Formats: sequence, structure tokens, C-alpha cells
Amino acid sequence: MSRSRNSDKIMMNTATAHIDISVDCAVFGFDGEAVNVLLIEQDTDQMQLPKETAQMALPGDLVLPNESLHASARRVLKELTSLEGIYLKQFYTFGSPKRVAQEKDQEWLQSLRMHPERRVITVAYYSLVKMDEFAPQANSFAARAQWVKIDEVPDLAFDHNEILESAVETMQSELMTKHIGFELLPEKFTLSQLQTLYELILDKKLDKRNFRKNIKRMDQVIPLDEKQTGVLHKPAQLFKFEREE
Amino acid sequence: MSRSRNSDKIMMNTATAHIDISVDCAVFGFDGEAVNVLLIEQDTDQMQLPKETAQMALPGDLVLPNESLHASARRVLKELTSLEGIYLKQFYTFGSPKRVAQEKDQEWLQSLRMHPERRVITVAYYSLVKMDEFAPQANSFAARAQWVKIDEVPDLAFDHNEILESAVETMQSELMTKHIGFELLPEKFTLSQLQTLYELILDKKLDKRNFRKNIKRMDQVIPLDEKQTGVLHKPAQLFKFEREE
DNA sequence: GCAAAAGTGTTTCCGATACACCCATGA
DNA sequence: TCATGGGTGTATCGGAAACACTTTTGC
Repeated sequence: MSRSRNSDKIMMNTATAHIDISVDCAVFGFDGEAVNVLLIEQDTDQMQLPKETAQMALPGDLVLPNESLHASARRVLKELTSLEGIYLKQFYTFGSPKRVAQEKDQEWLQSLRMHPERRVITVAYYSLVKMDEFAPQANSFAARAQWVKIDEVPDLAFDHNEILESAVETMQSELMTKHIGFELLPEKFTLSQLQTLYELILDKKLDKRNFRKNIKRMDQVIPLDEKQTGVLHKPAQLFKFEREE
Repeated sequence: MSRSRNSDKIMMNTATAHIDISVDCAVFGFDGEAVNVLLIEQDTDQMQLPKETAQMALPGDLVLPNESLHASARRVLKELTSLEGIYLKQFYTFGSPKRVAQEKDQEWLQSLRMHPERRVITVAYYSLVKMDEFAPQANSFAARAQWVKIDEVPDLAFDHNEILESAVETMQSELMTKHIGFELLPEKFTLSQLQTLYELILDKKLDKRNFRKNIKRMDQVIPLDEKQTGVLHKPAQLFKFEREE
């Protein structure tokens, strides 16, 4: 695939001095069963390649000249999900000089970027969305977005497996202290749903009674006058979460 | 491909499209009395300005085209202190479009940078050094480096007060879990020195007996066959810290 | 009435806290 | 001998962990 272009090579000397900046987002969602991450699929049609070779990657884009990093991440997320005002947090910046220079990534990179030969430093964010509010966008960018269970994520483009792993670790370590679990649940949720989520993220079993004791003394968790319906067992009490100011 | 060519031309016209990347380092040291941070002073002589107007800033530099972020931070640190192999950790990336665009910073920026008008995104690191090993370098860059107590830091250039504050918070929150206190002490230290350091960083008094109980059940802290000398009271036992593999 | 998950309290254990006196040295 | 910080043990408290049965609903 080394259809080398002389003009580009000549540019190299000067062009490599430029470093591009991107943001990449690991967007997590919970469907009641598993924690998922939103991945973008390479558009193989457009490139006339067999579907099997399609790669996947975390959503991301170059930072615009006048855009803050956070705004940039918000933009990527909005184009993808149409959601605004959702949990979004910077966690690390990946800047290895060769992080987009692997042979396997060149094809996609060239269809994606104005300067595919350039080094790219990426500021990584993780985001938490309520999957029931998620509306896939009709635009071509997002049409190829899909949820993948985090333990079934394939090899990704660039260094995105590493970025994702780091995002998962960050989420794990912030779950307890920052109450981020609630960001992944619907507005109204049961304590069992919450516990399932904690068990998945922390990857360990929790004691039901102790868990409920702990949750119930957070006064941000508010019981509603409402119960589950349509389940074939005792219906559970619903709760909502209200972030204090 | 033809799309790339066209867009290139468009890009060329707008020089501000280039974003520079720098690293900035908050280097902390402990002198037995206070936690200090290493600051760089603007060279007012060279600029023929009155000494009083000299600004200070965190040490930092642009990332070189083929240099990883970590290597870049290491380089800044080595030029400054001649130290290698010291604790260095990325903690946040600051990328507000206007972070170096304030009027007050233009003078210095223009003496410092090839493209002072460019937006700069900076990847911030904090570093911990043993002050007794610190040897100020003779080069012009570091000749103007000086230790300043963290609660006596003046207004700094750019957004460096914000970066420093964030570095201090990060250090505080990592003190307990990552044993970073030892990085600031000499190879041989007393438990009182260690406690003083913890009290300064956490900004609260600790109980002597409980503190020593906790430290003594870390098996990385190893008692030496050696005592303090030249003090006018009972000499303290010396310890060393050995990071496990 | 049965399957399936919801819901509920008490006891035990362990780590965190509080607290005061004697010791070794140099001046 | 005195001033200075070094060094030590125990009792109490409070949160974490362990643990099993009854309840409500849909079928």
C-alpha cells in the first residue's frame, strides 16, 4: 500500500514540524447487561475495500483553530449522539511520535485527514451517557457508530486500544469517589440496576444489603413514589439521582 | 487525494491554524521547612526592562517534532536541574485558545518563541526532586531558576498559576496512595521529616504515634543502622525507602 | 402455588483515633 | 541539669463485612 507520492515526501521535511492536535472520546453506556463503548467503523464502501477489513476506532477529530479542548470533545460527541450536557472528562494526553504512523493505519488515515503524514497528539476524554437517551445521528459520521461491549472490543485503529484501556481504568477509579455510576443509568432506576452496574465496572460481587445501606445514606439518591411495572416478580422501587450544586 | 491538495491551499493562508504544543513542569522540592516549586525568571536584562517587572513562570518548552511528551518533559527538567530518572508525571492538558494571548504576556512571549502569535496547548507534568541532589545548571536557561515556597508564589505568566494549583491538588491526592512523599526526601530521612512533609502537603496535623504505626507497616520503608548526628537532642533513627519492583 | 427478584437488621471484625510519658543527646 | 525533639502502647470508636429469610408480583 505504499503508493508513495513524491510531492508529499518533499513536503515531509517542513510538514513534519507541524504537529496536529486531536481529541478522542471513549463514550460509555450501560444497557442493563453490560458496559458498552461507542465505536466508529471505517467506511469500507467509499474506499472500495472488503467489509471484513473494516477497522474500528474511538470517535475523535482534530481540534479546530479557535476551539478549546473541552469544546472540541463536546462537538465530537454532539455530532455523534446529538446529546449535550453530558458527563465528559479529560483523562490523559497521548503523544508518542509514532502513534498514527503504523502501516495498518495509513489507508484510513489518508481518507480521513488532510495531512495524513503528520504526527498527531491526542487529548483523550471519557464520557458517560444514558443509553436510553442516545439517538444515533443520521449524518454519515455517526451512521457508522455502534455500541460494543467493553470486553468484546476488537483490535482498534492507531493506539485506541491503549486509550480505551486507560479510560476504563480511570472510570473504575472514579466510580466510588465521584458517583459517576448515575450518569450511565436512566433518570429513574432501581437499586438492583445500580448494583449491577457497580459490579460490572468494579468487576466484583457486592453484598446487596451493605450496598443498599451505603446508597441510602447518600441524600442525592431520592426515592420516587413509583415502582417498576411489567416485571414478573416483586416490582422494585424507583429512585432518581440529584447532583447537589 | 485531490481533496487534500485543495484543502492544503486553504490551510496555508491562515497561519493561525497552526497550534503549537508545549510541556510545562511543576517541579516540587522539600527543604525540611516548606514545599517549594522551581520557577523561571524572565531575563529582564536582555530585554532592557526594569528588574521589578520580571515575571516568573513554570519551566517548559515546545515539544520537538520527534519527541514524545514524556521525553520532552524530561528534557526540560534535565536542562534545568541536570537530574535524570526523577519522578515525573503528566496530570492535565491545558488548551484554552487564549491561554497565551493576554496582553501582559506578549513581551516575554516574543523573546521566547518563533511564533509568538500562535495558540499553544500545553501538556502539564509535575515532578518531585530531592532538593539536596538539585544542582542548578550554569546555562542561561536555568541560571534564572529559583525555588519559591508554594504559598509564596507570585502572579505567574500565562495561565501558570492555574496549572500550578492543579499540580498541587494532584500531588495532594496522590500522596497517600502512591507514596510520592519519599521522592522529595533525601535518601536517608527520619520519620519526623516524613511527617512534617505529609503535614505540609495535606495541610493538617497528624498524630505522631499513629503516623509511625502506619509508616512502619509499609515494608518499603527500611530502618538503617544509622542515626542522625549533630542535633541538639536525642538523635533520630534514619530510614530509607525502596520502591518495590 | 410457584418462580423470580425485592427488600430488610444484627453481629462481628478490623482499622482509625485519641492520648501521655520516658529517653538520648549537646550545650 | 536542662532543653529539645525522639520514641513508644493501649483502650475506644465507628465503619466495613458477613450473613438468611420474608415479600410481592405475574404467570
